[in-house]
Amino acid sequence: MDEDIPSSSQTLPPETPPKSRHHTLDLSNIPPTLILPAHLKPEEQREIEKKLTRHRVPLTTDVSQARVFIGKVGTKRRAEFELRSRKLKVEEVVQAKRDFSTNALGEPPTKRTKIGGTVADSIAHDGETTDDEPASSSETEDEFSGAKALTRPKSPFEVEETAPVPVLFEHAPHDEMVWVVRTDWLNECSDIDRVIPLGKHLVFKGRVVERQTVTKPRKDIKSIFSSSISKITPASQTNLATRPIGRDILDRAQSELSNEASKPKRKPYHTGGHGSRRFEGKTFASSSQQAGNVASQTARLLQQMTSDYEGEDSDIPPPPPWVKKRIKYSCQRFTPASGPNDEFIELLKKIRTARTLIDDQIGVRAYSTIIAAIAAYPYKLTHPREILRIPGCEDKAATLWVEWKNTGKLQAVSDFENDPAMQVLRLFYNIWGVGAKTARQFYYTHHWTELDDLIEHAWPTLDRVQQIGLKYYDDFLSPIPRTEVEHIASIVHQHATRLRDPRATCTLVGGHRRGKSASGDADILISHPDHSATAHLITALVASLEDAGYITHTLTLSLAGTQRSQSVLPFRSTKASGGGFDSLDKALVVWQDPDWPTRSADLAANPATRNPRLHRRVDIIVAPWRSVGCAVLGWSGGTTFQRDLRRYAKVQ
DNA sequence: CTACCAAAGCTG
DNA sequence: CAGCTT
DNA sequence: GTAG
Repeated sequence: MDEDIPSSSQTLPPETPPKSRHHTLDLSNIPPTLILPAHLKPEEQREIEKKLTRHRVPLTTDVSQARVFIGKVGTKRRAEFELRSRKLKVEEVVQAKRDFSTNALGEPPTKRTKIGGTVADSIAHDGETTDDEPASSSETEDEFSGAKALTRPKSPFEVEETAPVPVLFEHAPHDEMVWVVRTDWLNECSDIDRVIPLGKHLVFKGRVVERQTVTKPRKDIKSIFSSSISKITPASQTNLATRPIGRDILDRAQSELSNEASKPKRKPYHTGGHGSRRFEGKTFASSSQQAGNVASQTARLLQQMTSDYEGEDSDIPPPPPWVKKRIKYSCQRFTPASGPNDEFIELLKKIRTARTLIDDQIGVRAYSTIIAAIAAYPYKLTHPREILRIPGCEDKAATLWVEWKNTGKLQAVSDFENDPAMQVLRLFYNIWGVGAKTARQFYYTHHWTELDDLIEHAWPTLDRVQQIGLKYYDDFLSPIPRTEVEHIASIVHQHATRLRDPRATCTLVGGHRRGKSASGDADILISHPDHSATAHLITALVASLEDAGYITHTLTLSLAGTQRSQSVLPFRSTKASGGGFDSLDKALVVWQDPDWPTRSADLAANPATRNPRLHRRVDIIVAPWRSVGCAVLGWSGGTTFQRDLRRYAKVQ
């Protein structure tokens, strides 16, 4: 799915004067229409969207509103499947003859009531609707029910103006109907610029028996998965994990993920403006200025507060030296593990996540800078001016802080957390191996909203690590207590000494080194004074821990260090300074302690007892002796720290 | 107003 | 090889 | 969103 769609005016034939666009075939009165992406190449899907938009078809992506489904659908069975997979229960309605006939031009077009009014209105306000993802659910929530309430004996969704108009989507007053139509129909209509009967292009017509309205509770995921996802590291295995789900789903899902892969190149840093147009006006998106909202109020307040204190800064603490010197690289300053402004920072991080999910990379960067800067500020903030003089922070940061200080929350964060679409995106984004892009794809092009949907429909299309990430979704999300991390580290250490000798060292890095009491994964750094002892140690370690039953899966294995250090030392002074961090061997693995307190008793009672211990994400890093210090730093600092260190090194 | 941007593994 | 993820 |  592309985030931005060209204006419909672009698609007009060159010879057509702008005004006459109203003379092109107007299908604005057909029911809300949804494109079925299955079997459509990205270009094709775009093409269809364009056409539909040009003919002013009320597009929707919301299954609960869609009545017409258009796509490359070969058979009735397929059509039913598409509907069923969208949680739509339907019963087929056999075609009456008149559906194929044309209307007898009874009343003059002008007298015709637009069905429901609201349906047409929903797009009428905007002749230039360019939304790729038309109307979000909240915008059109009630419109169609309004149309339903209108009880004209027979209320076909008539097409106005054009002479004998085929009755396209006829339905009895009280039934909710859906139609599945082949794209050919649209193409033919579009070609001759006239409405033609659906005829053979109507693949399926049905009455809605039940629509899913509330999201059902999630089943126990683990019980659904088949037992085997390959444990082997990806490099050594060519095919995917076994597929537990039936092949009827398989063939569909198979065809669906090929969507975005081969689409036209996007601009390097971000698409279009900041983020997708889909989120224009949302407070958690960029440049959302609604008059009278909290943000602008606090903006004024900020003005006031800062100017009030003009000239005297007696009650704000003296800036730390790095603030004075306007040092902009986080690596040049001391950043404590937990600072006095963490609460505020957590909120900023949420905004940053929101920006990630809406594909606003610039926003992500900007907030990362702000977060890093404030995290390094050693005092509890008391005045907006303090923020203003921190390098990397400006009006926006100060405004947010004032809002937070005054209200105890941030509107942008609340909106983000309450936004239903965002909730779905976050759900998917939390799967290890699924990034923002894929999360959006799951939701916006396939309309999956729960993990169950992925299990049922997407499973075969997920890559190996995503399958693992999904399988252990809950486990990976639960924080690892410090004691457990230490225990894991001690075992890794033990294996390291066994494989080499007792001089092997083990250091906790990452979140735990930074003093957190629990964190998402365990980062363990292994080293050894003998340089030759560290080479290939990672492979041996992983194998050993696998044998011992601790490592259940290897997500990735990176041998960058071993490879590099075998050759020349990366000591090209100035320019090569970028290397260093990543040139260490590392293994990202799934860890499960094979033992638990009542194990023998449990197994005696029931030999099939499952290991109750949670699966943990563990990163094992092997560093050659001379770079342990650097490695500790590298893995303990935040992302911005690392990035800044690279930039800093480049400049010096 | 424009530039900002880590490096490397995995998948298709 | 491009795109995505960590 | 911020810096230049």
